[in-house]
Amino acid sequence: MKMSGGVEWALHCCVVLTASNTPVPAAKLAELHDVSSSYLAKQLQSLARAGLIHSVQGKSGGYVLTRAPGSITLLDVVRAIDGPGPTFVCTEIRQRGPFATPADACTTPCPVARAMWAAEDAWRQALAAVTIADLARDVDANSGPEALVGIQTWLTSGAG
Amino acid sequence: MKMSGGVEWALHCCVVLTASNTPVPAAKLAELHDVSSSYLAKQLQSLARAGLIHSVQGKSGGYVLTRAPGSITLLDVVRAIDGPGPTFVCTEIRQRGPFATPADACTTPCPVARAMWAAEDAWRQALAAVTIADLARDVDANSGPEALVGIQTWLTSGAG
DNA sequence: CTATACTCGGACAGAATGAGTCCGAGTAGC
DNA sequence: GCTACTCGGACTCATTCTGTCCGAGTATAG
Repeated sequence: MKMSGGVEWALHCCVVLTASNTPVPAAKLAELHDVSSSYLAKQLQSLARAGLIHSVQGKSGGYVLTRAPGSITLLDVVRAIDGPGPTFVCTEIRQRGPFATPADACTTPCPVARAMWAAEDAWRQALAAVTIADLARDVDANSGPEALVGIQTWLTSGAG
Repeated sequence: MKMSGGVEWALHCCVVLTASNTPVPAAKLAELHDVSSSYLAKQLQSLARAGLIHSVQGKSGGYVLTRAPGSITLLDVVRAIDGPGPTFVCTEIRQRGPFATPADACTTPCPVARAMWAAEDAWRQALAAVTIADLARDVDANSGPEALVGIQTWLTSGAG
């Protein structure tokens, strides 16, 4: 089980978008991270479809965060990119084979699925406890506050 | 992100193996669950490689649990089938592009990766808190104690 | 008002991983 | 010593993920 690499890109993009009030084109985000701009566009589209970022078309268009960074959780981003479905899917094995449990006895989920889903809930809860604002603060603390302002000026300027 | 379906099969097989002291062939486990015996064999091989079950060859061979069901956790099974690596992989995006963080400044992991891995740890911790014995107990409570003993007699008898 | 240049958006191939199958090596029993 | 049954690894196919492309739409500049 491997998570889509696009999640990492999307998270970094959200952190960067924190530093800009004006729309940022996908091409600029791609160049900043040195990744394929075509593929990054796909991830940004997923974020836009999930309502996390808003797309502005036209000459000076791009992407902007729709909400405050403090109200966007990592779970929101992961669900947008990686899909909302559960990682563990129960195929109701207990209802198959010679010792199949009758369907009307399956009012509660399979114990195996219950345990797996409980673990997933713990994972989602941990993701929901961290916001993009938290990440931006940590990046500030690690790279120094001058990093994000430097990126901000580079984003708004026409340099490339 | 979708977990390998083999995890579900492996967990159910471990629960079933709880009910038998003698080796159970892969073909029998496959018939009991009505799944492909060839593919189930692959999952059982993974469990054997991880040391969770022991394979006995020969005419009356099969698989047996190596440890007590109470000392085999769901995390053990998931790691055996789905691989031990982290689901989120950090490609060190921060060290790329025009604003790359210098490598000697990257003593601590990227804040993004830290948050994602913390969530994974919560997930693993929840998985490690549940054992195969717990699952077997729950199955007993759900399907009634007669179910597992019925399966036990079916496994040991030559029926098929 | 028109033309333009720049943006996003969805439709289109290639690569990697997982699902499923098969046959050969080895061992316990007769 | 032979047979029959078991596991083990090598092989093929499907699905998903990765990566790329071109067309639709819009704010800007003239």
